[in-house]
Amino acid sequence: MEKNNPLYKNQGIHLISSIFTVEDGKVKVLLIKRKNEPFKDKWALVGGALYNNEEIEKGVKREIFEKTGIRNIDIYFSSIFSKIDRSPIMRMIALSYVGIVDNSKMEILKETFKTSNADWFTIDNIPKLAYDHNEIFDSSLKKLRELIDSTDILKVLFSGMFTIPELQSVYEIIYGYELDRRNFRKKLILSDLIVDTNKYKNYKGKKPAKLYKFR
Amino acid sequence: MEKNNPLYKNQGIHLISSIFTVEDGKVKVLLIKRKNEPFKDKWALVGGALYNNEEIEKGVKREIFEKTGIRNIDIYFSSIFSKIDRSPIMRMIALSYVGIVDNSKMEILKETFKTSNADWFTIDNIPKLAYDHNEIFDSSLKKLRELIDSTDILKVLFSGMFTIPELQSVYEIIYGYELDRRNFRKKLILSDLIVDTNKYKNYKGKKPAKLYKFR
DNA sequence: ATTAAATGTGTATAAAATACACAAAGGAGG
DNA sequence: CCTCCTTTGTGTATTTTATACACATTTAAT
Repeated sequence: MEKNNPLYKNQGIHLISSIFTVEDGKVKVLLIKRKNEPFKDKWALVGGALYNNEEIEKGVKREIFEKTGIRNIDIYFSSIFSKIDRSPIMRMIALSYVGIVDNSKMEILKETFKTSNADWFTIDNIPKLAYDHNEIFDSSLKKLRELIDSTDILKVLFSGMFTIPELQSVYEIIYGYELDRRNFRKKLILSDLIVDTNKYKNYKGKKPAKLYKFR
Repeated sequence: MEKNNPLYKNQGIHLISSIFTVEDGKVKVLLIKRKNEPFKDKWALVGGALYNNEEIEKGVKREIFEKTGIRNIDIYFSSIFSKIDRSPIMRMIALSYVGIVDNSKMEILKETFKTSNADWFTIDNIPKLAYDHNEIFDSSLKKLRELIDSTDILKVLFSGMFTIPELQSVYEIIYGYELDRRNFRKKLILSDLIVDTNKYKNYKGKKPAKLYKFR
């Protein structure tokens, strides 16, 4: 029955990832400039179509690796997009994912990206994207807000040392509002998630900040 | 490119709903006995395949209506299933949904079901199901636990009058553990979500219980 | 009248979230 | 060297929320 029903033939599944990182205190997302039609030369989120012989999470990671060289990325399901004409070629639904990348790998990735057409964009400065990717990005950013409290994506985003104000700033960017400095610090330290490294980060003209790392 | 790539041709999308209701203080799910191969005569969750010309939520509701006669149902996305051989006919991924049905419609539905092969099963007594539907059901039951606090599904499940112990019992079934009677009542009344109807429900040999309704 | 089973009620404690102000460190500039 | 500016670092009081806990009341059955 399924095989012969023309009502659901030639459907495909896009796997679209919003890959986030933090650099210089800014939350950034990875975009790729398309080399082919449709939407040639437009910026787009990372993704492609699921293959028949692979499960979805494997497909998401395969696409990320093929398009960016990134391996072993943490991914989280975000949302579904199914407008009938969201792809101009054939019926494609999209499953969107959030990916989180270790900031310590940023330099390596930047070298890789020079030879491809990929770049990091701060999240308040996203260009017009291919397909419905602006809509997908918006929903993934909302998802990121939920993930920050329910998962340990912060451990990935801050894999090295960090100051508490740096961490707070990222929280504030992702939440979209400001937090009380004393309460933020208190909660974080009482949570027992971070360790004092006894090192300091020096700013120009400001009091040095203690460096912490995740336990 | 998309159209000609054999790697993702002939994929289809199952839309599978776990439809819950509460009857006689029990949480129940709706199952349908399949009339056709594959899995002929097996019980299954409600669902079918997405059509090319419809969006996903519309497809979920269409399948529910076609298979059960239920209209205007509240649905919530639950999870994705993509094992390669989950359907024996062709590559089908499944998107699973939770549906909630007003208990006041139970009698009407039961009449409808007499002519088809559908029935309500208490959630601790689910038979072996077609496809991977047991796995899908388990994950939807987990999802139900999240939905009970973050949405107003209780208003749908208890569209008429109810006693506080009745409501508590459903919480306990869905949560899987017991709650303190006084604290439950206090929180519910302070929440201002329910209204005292000044009526009572009589049990045999027990103190009558006050009937409330949602505001 | 007694018993069994379930409802209905209040207070005390613990835990978590929120509000809030001032001193200290370092660099810039006179 | 002194002052100014910016940012870090710190403690306590209050409010809100969650948790723990025991006994009287109502009805039907015997």
